[in-house]
Amino acid sequence: MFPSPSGAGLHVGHPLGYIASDIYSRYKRLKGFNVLHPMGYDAFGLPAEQYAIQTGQHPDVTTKKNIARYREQLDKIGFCYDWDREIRTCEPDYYKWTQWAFIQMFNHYFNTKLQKAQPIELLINSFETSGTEGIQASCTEELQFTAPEWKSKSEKEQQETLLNYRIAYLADLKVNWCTALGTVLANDEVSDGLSVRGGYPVEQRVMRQWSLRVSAYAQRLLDGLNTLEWTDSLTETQKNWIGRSEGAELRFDIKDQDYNFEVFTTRADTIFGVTFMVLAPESELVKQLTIPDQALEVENYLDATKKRTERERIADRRVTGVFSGSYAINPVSGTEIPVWISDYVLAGYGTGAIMAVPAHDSRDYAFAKYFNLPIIPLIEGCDVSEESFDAKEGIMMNSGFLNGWTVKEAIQKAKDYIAEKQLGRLKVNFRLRDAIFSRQRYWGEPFPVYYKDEMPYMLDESRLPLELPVIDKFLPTEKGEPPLGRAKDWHTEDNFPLELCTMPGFAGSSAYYLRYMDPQNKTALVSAEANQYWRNVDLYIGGTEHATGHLIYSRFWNKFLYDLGLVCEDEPFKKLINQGMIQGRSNFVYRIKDSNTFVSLNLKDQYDTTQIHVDVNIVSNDVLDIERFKNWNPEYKNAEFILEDGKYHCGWAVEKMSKSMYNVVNPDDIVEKYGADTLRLYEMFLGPLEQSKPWDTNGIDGVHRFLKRLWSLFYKNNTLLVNNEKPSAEELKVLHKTIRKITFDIENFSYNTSVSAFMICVNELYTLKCTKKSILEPLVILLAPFAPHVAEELYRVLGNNETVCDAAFPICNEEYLKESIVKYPISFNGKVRFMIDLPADMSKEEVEKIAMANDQTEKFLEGKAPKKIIVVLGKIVNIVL
RNA sequence: GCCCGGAUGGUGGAAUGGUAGACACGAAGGACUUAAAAUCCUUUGGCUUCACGGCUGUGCGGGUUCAAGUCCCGCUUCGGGUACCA
Repeated sequence: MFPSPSGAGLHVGHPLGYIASDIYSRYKRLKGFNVLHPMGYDAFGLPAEQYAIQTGQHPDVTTKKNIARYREQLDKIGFCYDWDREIRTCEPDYYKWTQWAFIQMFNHYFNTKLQKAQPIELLINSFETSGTEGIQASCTEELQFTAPEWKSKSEKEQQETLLNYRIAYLADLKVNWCTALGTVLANDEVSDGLSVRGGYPVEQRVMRQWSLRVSAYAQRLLDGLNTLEWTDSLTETQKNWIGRSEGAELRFDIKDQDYNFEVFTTRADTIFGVTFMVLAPESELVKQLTIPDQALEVENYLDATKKRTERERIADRRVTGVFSGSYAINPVSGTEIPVWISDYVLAGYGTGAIMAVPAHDSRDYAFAKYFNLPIIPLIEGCDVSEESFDAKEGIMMNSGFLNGWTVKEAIQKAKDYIAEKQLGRLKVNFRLRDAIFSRQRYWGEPFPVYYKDEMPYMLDESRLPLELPVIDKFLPTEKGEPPLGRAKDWHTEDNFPLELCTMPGFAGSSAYYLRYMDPQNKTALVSAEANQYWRNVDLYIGGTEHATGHLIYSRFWNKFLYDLGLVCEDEPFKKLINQGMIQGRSNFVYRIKDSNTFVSLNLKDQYDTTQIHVDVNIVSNDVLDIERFKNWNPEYKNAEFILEDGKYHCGWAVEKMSKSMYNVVNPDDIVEKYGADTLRLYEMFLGPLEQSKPWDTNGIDGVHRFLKRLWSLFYKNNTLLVNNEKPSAEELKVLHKTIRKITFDIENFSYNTSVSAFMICVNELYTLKCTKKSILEPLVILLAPFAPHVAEELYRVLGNNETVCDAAFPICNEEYLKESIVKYPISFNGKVRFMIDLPADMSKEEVEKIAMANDQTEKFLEGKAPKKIIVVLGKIVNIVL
């Protein structure tokens, strides 16, 4: 577990996953495993810094305060964390290793043939002997130079060239710039053109920024998903985010110019239907292909596009574009096709240029309709008069040598043709982008980087950690530099300036699980011994919000360390469970307009009312505590009420849990009122772990009663009832049935049904008036992972001097569960009519015979002869009429 | 638009293709109590019947099966992810 400690503290939704993993940890320990169950804090990041800007307090101070508050709240719930392993990303001892990993990434490149990271020296050697000839390296831009050319480059030029290949690299990139936050953001930190944190507008800007070459690992990140025990929806989300698509890169010549450019397409089969080409406005080709006559119009278009933010472009789907004046030549059919410029083509994907096939692509279709460009249908029988036909099915027509083939066959034929005639090359494209790694902020890891002649160099590892400097204000400098620009002496001993940006939030959270294995290690992130012992995370419980961020970065980071031989597992998280979100359940009161009179829920329709949120903590089972309501807000001091049966019933709705909805429930309050065990059990009892559900404190009495009833098996009027009598067969059956159910449920993370099983067990033992130690002791051990406090107490009461945590988990003995009698439901045409008790070992034939001979059978046969009789041994009898 | 995941009483939910609604909340009635709280007991999907019982019922429409909440096909609807990815 690795939460970001916020100032608001924990609400009742946060501990859900923690409780689930605590139960599993305690269970595994009882089963004899050495369990690593740690807790730490993802403590760097924007919220702490925003708060610091507002209050002037150092983020380190508020972060420490928040962590202390979290710890206090966590301790109340009774987690079995190994606090000796606690880590915090903002501690120099920890972020030393974040900086260290960055240095390694700078010093490596990705070999595409071996599909792994290799030292950059190997690449330099290649350059020295044969230039770029035959190198297979992931890069920002395809470069070509010879060995002599390389050698003739200056130091600065060589360094600049190497950045093109390094896994951690500095480059001029189009980045997501958020003015309000004053920083760039990674793709997963932007949604709908707004920052995920804060919801501020984000615009595209070209800036020189640090990036991690995550895209190099795209194929491995995709392949690795097959080896993981993750949910289908999560692997699906990652697959989409990685976005692998197979296609071809096709070369188009320009008419009357000695120039050509490439486009990427997955539909090579539609080459005969290309009626225009489109360039992204940001594409470098625009300058090249715009003819003088069109220059003014193109310029105007580019200006207009630049002014629109990403968000405006998304919100407004108007078709826009401008003709460049140039014509491309279709490499297969030889036709001349106009080249347009439009912002529906993205510069960042493929080559930033497309071949448009309006008949079979809805975006191209919209564009063609708007600008009156020709639409050529290529599939027999398709109707493109109203919309494009995007499906990859049907028989080809209007397509020369592809005519008569199915689309799937035609795609392959066209690709073969392209490869054979060398019109382009087959290519796999990924949607996954490199991760922008610079943040123009203070509260993050400083880069271990200094600049010499404007080129970045890494600090020597012996200089790590490079600690965050003290600054006077957490704002950009007057010159617009990041906050670190305010630091005094922010340079090396040789006076080279240090990097002013800091690392993003995901830097520190990408390898934290490795540090848990060996948290005090001074010489390595994790020792080989510790890593080989613990390997990777067996069970990871977290929310789906990490699907495209943290869970991609961590996997990338881990794979990189794996390539370097520093960790022994290729994937960091073996099994992953997404706990559902706990939503808020809000309550409402209804005020009659222009009055201070409130009317109960079912009478509100008789009046003209306004719905007002009311604090859920002064409502119980949707009934308002009127006295507390009056004191809740001075405005309601003299409020009057129209009641139903003497009560004020509130309305309710499921909403986000937030302060403004007055529906936040604090775990501390629940613990105060009912105890930690009740909170733990109730959180689990609410429903399946993976499912989202509203928090509704109604119902918590049920689990609390269960605990009291359990207690009553041990004590009556403070007198201990437990004895050493021999258990009856029935009592043993109740116990072992429960052992079997609980074991199965824990292994399957079905904790809500475990709680029911405990209730059933205690109810049955209560009915049997069972006070026998031989039954109650295993039950207490069984319950210990769920309700550790009461279990510990009762375990001691039973005469044990050791902690219940060191007990052995009970094992189900099937012998006690064998039934001698089976209740057979007798059904007619699938409808159950009556039951008969029969010996469990009775044969099919005998069961059938007795069922048919039964008095009641005759009645339900209605004089007919049965067509068929189905006997499922131990289950059911069905008589078909 | 595309991709996932849901839909079961008044509520949260349970059910390896085999008695739908376990368990719990709430509600109603009762016991104990001067009273309340706590505790205990009974009832509680709907319709129908004095009753025994009967009919009906897992979002909707089809299908497979001796048997479907569960499997298949087609919809409706709610949540989540993603969004000009060529």
